[in-house]
Amino acid sequence: MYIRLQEQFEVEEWWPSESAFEIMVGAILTQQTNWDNVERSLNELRGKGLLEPRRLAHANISELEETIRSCGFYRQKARSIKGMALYIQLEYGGVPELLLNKEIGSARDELLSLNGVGKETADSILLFAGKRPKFVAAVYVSRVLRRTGILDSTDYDEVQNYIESRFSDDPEDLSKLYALFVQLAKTHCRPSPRCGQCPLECDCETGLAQGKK
DNA sequence: ACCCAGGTGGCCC
DNA sequence: GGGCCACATGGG
Repeated sequence: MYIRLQEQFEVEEWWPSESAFEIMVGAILTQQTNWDNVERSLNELRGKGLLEPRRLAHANISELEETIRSCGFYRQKARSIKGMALYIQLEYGGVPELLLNKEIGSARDELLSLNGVGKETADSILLFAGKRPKFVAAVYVSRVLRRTGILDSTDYDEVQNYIESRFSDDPEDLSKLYALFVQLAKTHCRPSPRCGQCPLECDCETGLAQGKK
């Protein structure tokens, strides 16, 4: 499947950025939100010099809310990214790499302890900001696996374990696979409308709807 | 007037 | 521990 997807799509540069911290902030901002909206917020933050832990840690919360308004859920996200900055500042002197380079299990636990950071966000940070071997089991992934009849589960841990236990350990490979899943899902496996021509011969048309109703 | 977007945390039983 | 729900903007 990985090979077929690689043939089907250009493997785009996923999540390019200037710093690990920028990815950490972006990982929170992008929750349930279109990337275009996130990019505006990121640019606003960058313009105010707030994409560094020490600056963000002391940012005014009201100003922060206005700064990231475009990415939605801005009140809770403002608190979350400031809390994350505070944590990095206090525990690691503003050097997120010190957290990201720790033993992966404990690094993940620490990320999960932060408000606004759940499994998917924690794993995105580990993989994309830390270059650590973790697969991000986003909704798109389980949707594609289900539609292709490969695995019928929406349980995060189950989906993640399925991939991690039978795919490469190389973070580069894991990143590419994730990017390909998302590209496929966006192109062919949206809840609606159905494309009817999935390159993986999935069952897009037969009522496996996954959206709300 | 809908539906969707690279989720999370809080509450309920 | 699974099943709802609020959170909120911008684009199609």
